[in-house]
Amino acid sequence: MNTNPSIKPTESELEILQIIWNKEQATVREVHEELIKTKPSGYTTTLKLMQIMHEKGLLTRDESKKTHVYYAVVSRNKTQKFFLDRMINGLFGGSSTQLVLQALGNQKSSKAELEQIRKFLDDLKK
Amino acid sequence: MNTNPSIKPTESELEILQIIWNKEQATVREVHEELIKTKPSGYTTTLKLMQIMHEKGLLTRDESKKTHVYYAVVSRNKTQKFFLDRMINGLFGGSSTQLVLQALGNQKSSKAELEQIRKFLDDLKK
DNA sequence: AGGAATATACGACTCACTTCGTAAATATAC
DNA sequence: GTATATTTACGAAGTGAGTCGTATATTCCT
Repeated sequence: MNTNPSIKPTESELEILQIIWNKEQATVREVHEELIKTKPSGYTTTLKLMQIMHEKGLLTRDESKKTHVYYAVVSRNKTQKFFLDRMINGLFGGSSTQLVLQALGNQKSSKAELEQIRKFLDDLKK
Repeated sequence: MNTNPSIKPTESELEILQIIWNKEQATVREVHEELIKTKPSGYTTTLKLMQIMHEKGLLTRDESKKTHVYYAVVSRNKTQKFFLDRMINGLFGGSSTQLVLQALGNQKSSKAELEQIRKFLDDLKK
């Protein structure tokens, strides 16, 4: 097992993390049932993925029962921040503003959401 | 050569695209000189990468001279949008607002930039 | 207790990305 | 014009992600 939990998750690993983040904890079977709702794959594939994530230190697990229970080591927030920074630096020339403008322009946000952002800006002002 | 230019660029391909976007056009040598400022690599590595990008349809090139000149096929904007959408859906539960708030919170923006965002919000209101 | 179902472990295969060495073609310099 | 340098082309090796099959262990059911 790797001791450094700050490894960049891959595409597939992210999908699994999503599920575990939402459920707080999950067995391989539970994760797999969620996964196949969107994409077909074999059970042992999911198992292997999660074993590797465990080796990498992305997940911990309770092995006291036969059916292991997995937990996320990295938080959703930290992971979001990690990828956001990478994207800002890699694709937006280091300007988070540029990214924000693109994001606001691309997808429609509700009135309430826009107000939320505005309020956030007001708070930042201080 | 692939006819579909909407292929997801890899990490290395993105670095090369950055450089070409900034210069409008570039030779392998020019790209390579830029690349090695941040990461060591061999010339033929850069060459091969760009040849593959050409095959994939990410780049076009002028072969009339011995030294080929490469151009980006995909625009910076389209690529930003592509990765942004992927990130919003994959890591932020489809909420661009969540992403915006994270982005604003993470990295410091200047006063002018915050004003720019505010103005953008005002325009959206209408 | 014995058979069926379920879970883990492990190895192997494919595929794409990345890297680089070498050879051949082309331009440059003296 | 011949040697040197630069460029392209091509092939091959290394790596990691993702996929799955099979074997083994554990639990459950009647």
